[in-house]
Amino acid sequence: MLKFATWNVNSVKARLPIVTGWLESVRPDVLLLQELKCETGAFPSESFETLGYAGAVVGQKAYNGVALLVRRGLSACDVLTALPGCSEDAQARYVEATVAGVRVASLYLPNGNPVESEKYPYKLRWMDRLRAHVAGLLAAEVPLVLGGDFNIIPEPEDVYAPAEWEGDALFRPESRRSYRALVNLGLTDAFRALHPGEPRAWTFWDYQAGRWPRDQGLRIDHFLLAPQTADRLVSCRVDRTPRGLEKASDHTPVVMELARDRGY
DNA sequence: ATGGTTGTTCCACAA
Repeated sequence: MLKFATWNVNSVKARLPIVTGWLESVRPDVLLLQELKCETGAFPSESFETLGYAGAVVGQKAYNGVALLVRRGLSACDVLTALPGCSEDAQARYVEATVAGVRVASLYLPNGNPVESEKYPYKLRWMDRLRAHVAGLLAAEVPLVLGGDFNIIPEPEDVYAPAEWEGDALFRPESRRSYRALVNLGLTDAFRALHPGEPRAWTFWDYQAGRWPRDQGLRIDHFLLAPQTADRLVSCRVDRTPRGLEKASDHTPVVMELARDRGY
């Protein structure tokens, strides 16, 4: 079995004891992190190496930042540190590598709020570039796992109060349409494939307004799988325990397992 | 309708 986890940690330095403690107990083979909020050279590699994890880090000062770490015994090869066609992109939001024969990406899709600002068209352009890149990988029949903070609420069942989120960059029709176009290239939402209709499968709860104690969250962290990896999907769950800890991130990890071979 | 929080940074901004 190959175990993957994705987690927007909202500052890897501020979250270090929570992240390493969780890593020790869950021991995924591949760990995808987002919102490192530190420069590449300031990533606390030693803390992860002590636990047997190393890999690729793409950071920047103060904002964004993504990592793809693999357990000792595996390696991350042919690393890509940005989406192709990203001359405009100084933001650290994408890292992709090959692990155990699987092409894996850790992505932090732009939030896009406020929608009247230039941030929203930037989000949509970023999604266009992601879709173009993924189309190429799918055409080559690459076994692909896209994991990360997509900043997209796919369906009304993925938000505690859909009506209140209609105009938000995470849920407005253009955002969802673009996300559907990505999925419709031939990707499978790992969580929904195994848990259709399961309510309150949130991966994010805002720090403000008591969203966590009221369990008012969003499902915006996803694993999307190409057919070659979807055929091997065994499990996918949200681990909400880290969200309840002191000094928690506002996101919680999603954990997914793939069989080593096809199950049919 | 408002207010509510956290992290990094420089006196705000992003989420």
